[in-house]
Amino acid sequence: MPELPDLAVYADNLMAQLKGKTVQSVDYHRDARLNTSHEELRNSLCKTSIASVERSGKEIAFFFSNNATLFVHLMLFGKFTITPDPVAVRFRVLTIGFGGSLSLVVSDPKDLVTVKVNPIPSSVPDALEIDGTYLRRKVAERPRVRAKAFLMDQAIMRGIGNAYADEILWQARISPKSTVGRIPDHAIDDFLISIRSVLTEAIEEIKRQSPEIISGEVRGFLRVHNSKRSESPTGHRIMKEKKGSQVTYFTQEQVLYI
Amino acid sequence: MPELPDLAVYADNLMAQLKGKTVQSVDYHRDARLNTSHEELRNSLCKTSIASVERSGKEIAFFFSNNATLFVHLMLFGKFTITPDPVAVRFRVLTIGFGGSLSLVVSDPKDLVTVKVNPIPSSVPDALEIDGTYLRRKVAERPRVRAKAFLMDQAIMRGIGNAYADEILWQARISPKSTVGRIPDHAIDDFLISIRSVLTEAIEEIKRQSPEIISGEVRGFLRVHNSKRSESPTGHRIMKEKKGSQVTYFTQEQVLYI
DNA sequence: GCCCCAAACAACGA
DNA sequence: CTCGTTGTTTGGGG
Repeated sequence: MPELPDLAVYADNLMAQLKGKTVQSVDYHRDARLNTSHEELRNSLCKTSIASVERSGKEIAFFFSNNATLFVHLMLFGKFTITPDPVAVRFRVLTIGFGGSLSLVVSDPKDLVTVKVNPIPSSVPDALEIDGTYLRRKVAERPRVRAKAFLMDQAIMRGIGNAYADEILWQARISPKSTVGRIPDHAIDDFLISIRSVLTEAIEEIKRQSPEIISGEVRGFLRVHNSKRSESPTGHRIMKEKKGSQVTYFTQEQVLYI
Repeated sequence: MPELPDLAVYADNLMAQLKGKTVQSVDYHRDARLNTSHEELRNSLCKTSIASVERSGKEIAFFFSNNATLFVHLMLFGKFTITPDPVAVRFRVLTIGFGGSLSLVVSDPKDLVTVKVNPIPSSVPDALEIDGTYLRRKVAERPRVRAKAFLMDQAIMRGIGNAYADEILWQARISPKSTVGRIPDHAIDDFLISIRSVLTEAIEEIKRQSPEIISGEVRGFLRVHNSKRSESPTGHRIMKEKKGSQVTYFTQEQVLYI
């Protein structure tokens, strides 16, 4: 499942391929997980064109020239495909046909993808938008939450999933089991810097390795959340812990604040 | 900390000593853990007399002739003292002076005692009031709760604490870790019978051993929740498990329903 | 091991 | 581990 950096690159690439294209057809292939009716979806996008594509949290947001918006959350297994032959795509959820016999298909073998037309914008900031004041306020509000759960809580900041939570916490040298309220002030600064640097550098790396990507993940460069690696870049053994189906990778370098 | 049987005997003995006595003074010695103001407390009990004293769950309920009620929960370390010299009692929380220079003092070194004036009566039945229909309904509502947690849940039935939960479960031959929804129907009957018999027999035993008791506990006769014993009355080794600060005593005789 | 509450944890469905 | 929800357990503070 793609996370924030992958999705950021998807957005850029979807925009590069689709900007200015006019919607000719809209087909929603199932009944559920759409915040409105099929008709409303179709009417909202009728004959308009794509103005821009952005990432917002873990969603891809399509902005249309008629001011309609379409937010797609890929969940665990969703995929984007741009193809002249949409019918060939298995597990279609949504097909948008454009002029020039090109279609954007959203597909998902597990049908977990969510699609929202003109949703109310979230009031929760994106992980790349937060500042130190906000971070400290949230830490003060939820002082007893573990650092990893804090990063992954989409009601605190949007976009960070399991893999990048581990990467950020390693970069900040904070143990995932730390209680956020116990992280000293100077380490909160590192925490914020790590959130930004890990995510923005990952975006650059994914662009470098996969300039056209609109589906799939690039994960080989991850420093600790990486089953291929046994040591962090600084030579510490990577430990792995499983809780339910969530795997956490971390090292002893990361300080446990309790 | 006293449990239901101790508290039942306290109530009888407090009533025996205080019934008919007229309140001359009311002093509340701290600010918190009272459901009303100091004034309201004082006004409610002004010049009235004690009509009866009862146990309700883990609280001692004083009923006054003006229809006022006063509920005291001793929590972990609370104590009642009847004395001509209340000032000599350490850690006083509440002092009620009666005619004849006699005072009832509620004290607590940890200040956890709660005091309620004219509280809304609880809708949860006392442990000695439930019947088979109620027990089966609650089991059906919360089938996955562990047997010990079920007995101790004051929202299911009121009055049972750590020690008597162990005693009842041993008497019923049900493991404390059983999931209540898995207890077969015939064993639910034993369960109910054990709740009643363990508690009522304990009340009789405490009365026998300590006819005047209004504070402290009588625990020597407990069959398994008893650090002095290594074997149950039927000769099975008593096992001890600690979870947080809660100690559970049980034996292999107790069937684990899962 | 008193109560309350927040948070953690588990399971499940979509 | 994606989100949401429900139910239960755990841990800290009073």
